[in-house]
Amino acid sequence: MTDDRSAAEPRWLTSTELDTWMNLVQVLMLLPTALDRQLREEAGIPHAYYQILATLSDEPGRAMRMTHLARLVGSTTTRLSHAVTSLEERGWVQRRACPADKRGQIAALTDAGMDVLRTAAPGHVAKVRRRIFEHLTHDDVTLLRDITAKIVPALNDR
Amino acid sequence: MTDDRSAAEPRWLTSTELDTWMNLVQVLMLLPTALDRQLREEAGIPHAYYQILATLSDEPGRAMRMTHLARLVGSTTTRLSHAVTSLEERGWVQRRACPADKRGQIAALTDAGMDVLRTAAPGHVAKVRRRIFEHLTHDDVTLLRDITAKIVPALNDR
DNA sequence: GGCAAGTTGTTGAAGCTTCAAGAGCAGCGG
DNA sequence: CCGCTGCTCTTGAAGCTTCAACAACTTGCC
Repeated sequence: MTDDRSAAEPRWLTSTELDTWMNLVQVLMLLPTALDRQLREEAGIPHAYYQILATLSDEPGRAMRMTHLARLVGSTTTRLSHAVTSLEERGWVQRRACPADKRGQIAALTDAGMDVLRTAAPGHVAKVRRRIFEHLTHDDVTLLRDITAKIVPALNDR
Repeated sequence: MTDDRSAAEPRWLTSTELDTWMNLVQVLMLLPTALDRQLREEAGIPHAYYQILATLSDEPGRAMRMTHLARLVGSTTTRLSHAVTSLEERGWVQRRACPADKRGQIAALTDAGMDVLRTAAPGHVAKVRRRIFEHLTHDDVTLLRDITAKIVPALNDR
């Protein structure tokens, strides 16, 4: 254990950090599963797909460049490309050519997609409430907002 | 919008809750990807598989009933069964019959699996540090621990 | 203009996760 | 002791994500 690679001994997590990390891992494993299950029952799509529809619906014109959309939903372009293909087959999204940049593609939310979103939204919000916010005080919520705000930038670069 | 189903109007998230939720969604999308990428480069396995090895290594005897293991890593039995099959093919885990309950299976970490874990651990910890704890104060860490501790139970009871 | 380098988005294969279904065993009540 | 219900775990198919590779276009530069 002494003749390690670059560092003599890696700096392990403290006891508190480890507790925090274990809780966080549980959240990472359980929350997406819970969200996926609920949305697949109500709308037939996983949470990542719902997020795409929701992000588009917030945009004026309900349309957005693929790369921009991918960044907003925290996805890769590959993943988004497959997802949009699937959503397009259901008639909930449409691809359009980008006039400013011929490489580009624009994903646009259709009326049918908007309907699906409106139908699924109440149940989704209720689930988020029941899983998260029901168990937190108002102070907890603002603290969690501030703490996660510090982490997200570090996840984005690279 | 007034003649909805059961409730007249769903209770939407407040502005603060929405900000918190958006940050949390970003974490849910980006963190697993970052962990997976690092571990797949260093050990050839996704984070969920690493978690299985790590959990087994903490257990006296380095072995555990499947259902118990699934609960600890926040997984389903189906998922775990496939994962153990894959880990077994690499020689890092072995299945054993459970003497007390003939339905049961026990997953045991092999020496080779322990080696992989020891090799991958320093890089993994470094990544967790760089992605999370480097950006938080000690108070942040304890607060995050306490807040996540309130959420995890709500995620467990389906 | 023309070339090199970087950006944008897609494709197919491989891997992981989920769902539905089922086989086998445990525990309990009659 | 028999049968019912529930628990444990597995299997195969379908769906989603990732990786590597690539085509098409833009930008910067000579």
